[in-house]
Amino acid sequence: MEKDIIVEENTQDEVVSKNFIEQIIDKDLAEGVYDTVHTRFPPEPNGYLHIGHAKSILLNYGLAQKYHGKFNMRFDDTNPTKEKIEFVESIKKDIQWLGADWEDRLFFASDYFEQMYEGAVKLIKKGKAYVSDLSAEQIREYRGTLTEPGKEDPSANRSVEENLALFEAMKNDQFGDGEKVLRARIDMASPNMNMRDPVIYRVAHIPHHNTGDKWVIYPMYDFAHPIEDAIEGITHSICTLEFEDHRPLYDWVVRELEYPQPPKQIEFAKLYLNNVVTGKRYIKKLVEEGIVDGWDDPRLVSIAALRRRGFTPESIKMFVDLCGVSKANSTAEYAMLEYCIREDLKLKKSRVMAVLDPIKLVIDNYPEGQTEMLDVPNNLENEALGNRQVPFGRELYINRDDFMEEPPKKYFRLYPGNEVRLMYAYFVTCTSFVKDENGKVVEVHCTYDPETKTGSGFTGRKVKGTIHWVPVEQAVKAEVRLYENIIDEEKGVYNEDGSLNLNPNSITVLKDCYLEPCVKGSKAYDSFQFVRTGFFCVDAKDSTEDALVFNRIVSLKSSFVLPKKES
RNA sequence: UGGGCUAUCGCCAAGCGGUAAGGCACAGGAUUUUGAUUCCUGCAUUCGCUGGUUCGAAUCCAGCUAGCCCAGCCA
Repeated sequence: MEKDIIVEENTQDEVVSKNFIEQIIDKDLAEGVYDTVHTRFPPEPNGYLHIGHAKSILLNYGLAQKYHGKFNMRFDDTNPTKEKIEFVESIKKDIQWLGADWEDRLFFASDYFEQMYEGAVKLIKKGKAYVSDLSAEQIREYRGTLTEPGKEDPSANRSVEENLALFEAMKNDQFGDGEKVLRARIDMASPNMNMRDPVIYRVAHIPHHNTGDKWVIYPMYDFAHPIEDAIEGITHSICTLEFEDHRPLYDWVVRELEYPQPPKQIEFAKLYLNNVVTGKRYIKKLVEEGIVDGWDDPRLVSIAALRRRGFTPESIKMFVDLCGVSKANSTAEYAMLEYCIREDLKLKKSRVMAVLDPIKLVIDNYPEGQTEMLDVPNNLENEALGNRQVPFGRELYINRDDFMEEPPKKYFRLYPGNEVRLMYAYFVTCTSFVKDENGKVVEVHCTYDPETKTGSGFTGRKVKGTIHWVPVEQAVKAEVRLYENIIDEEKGVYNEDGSLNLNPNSITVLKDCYLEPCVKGSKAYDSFQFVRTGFFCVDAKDSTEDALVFNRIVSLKSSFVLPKKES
């Protein structure tokens, strides 16, 4: 009895609502404010990138792609006191790994120092900037407070000529650090602190990683950034919320310098992750104290750490997309990131057997010395991954928690008298077990039923449990590192004194793990699903061909909780 | 209480005057050679609060409240 069902073939993808930035861009494009989209990611090379930066990178790159525009990579290196060349290298590597392609558009703010200098001169000539004699401390005093207006700088009324001469003298190394600054003349009484004659150039006698000692004056962010954007033809200059108050200044610079098609600054909320450490000083301390083994320790959330842990660029993109873009400050849960990596690896990776806490299983009725090769699919949900051969024999390793002498209710793994399936192999019934002098189970014995071999079509009876195993003789021994959050989630990230609430069990190193022979020869970053356990990745730092080391990327979800042991 | 911004489910987040999308998490159930996956099902009579406008408000207006940002010669 078949009904005629008219199925509306929904060729259209589900309606995905646009975020507020896309809405702004749509409007700009429709109104002809811009006829193209050009974005950029402008980090200062003063540290390593972390998951929060990934949002900005992927947002900017994604927007450029979506609107068939361009994406620039730009180092905002206007302050040589904080910047290092090693960071530009690590940042480039991380961005490339994430897949954001700047093509041939790799820029440095420092490449524009000449133009910025000219811009400053232009401002002086317009009477919109002056050289100040005030010390840093005096400038702070003159600035006023949040509730009181500032006072005019005594230098504010110098002539254009004098300002020009003084600014040139600044440039020509006539002054020491802090002796003179160039200030924009805007409004000392503005309720917006950024508009109270902001400093736009300062003197600093420090070699710059890019320009060496060519310059002794350096532009400030608020002056430099709009110029950088304008020079590069950026249309939408996307930054984080804390710069909202700077937008009037950004617009002021771009207006006073009379750029024909001024870029537009748009601010969005940063991505925060729950219970993670991102603070530089905290990570530095963890490294110094040897609690983590570097900025790329797999328990950290720097891009390098995530990469080493086994996260993929795809999973991070998925995560960032899932989090969305808005102006509301928010903190995402780590569970969302875990969902993304499981989702990404689920169909892509081979599912292999790995015994992390081994106990020997002997099949008493299996011929001694016999080995048979079993044909096993690499991923039951993705045939394209093909098959592999797994040796099977009389002696196997199984996981310690897959056997119990006295099982609780609803335990359907191995226990005396119970029959389970050895994955991809045979049904096996537990007959006995051996304890050592301490009462610890060291060996389990069973018998197998040859009729039940996988692929034989046996349907005689069913079994509730399936456990995985590894052949003793051919097993590959490896080290496996299990990670948990480095923060004690119960207590939150910080103690009252500001120190970190560390989880003492954030890493568990298992030295005697036995894996299927197929993992032999695995290289750094290779990853697998260890069946019934989780996703694991070859550690890029410590793994060698002869001594494999795996990191647990993420465990599999589990609704099974082993009841507490009665002693 | 000077200015700026934000407030919709435990966590994200759509919504843009026509009567609360979606995802994560969680909880049930089905299927299962991973206690996984997959598949169903459930999960905001209510949108920070209080008033107002309107036939109709999460959406408009007013007033509150709470949170975040700003007093670097950092970015």
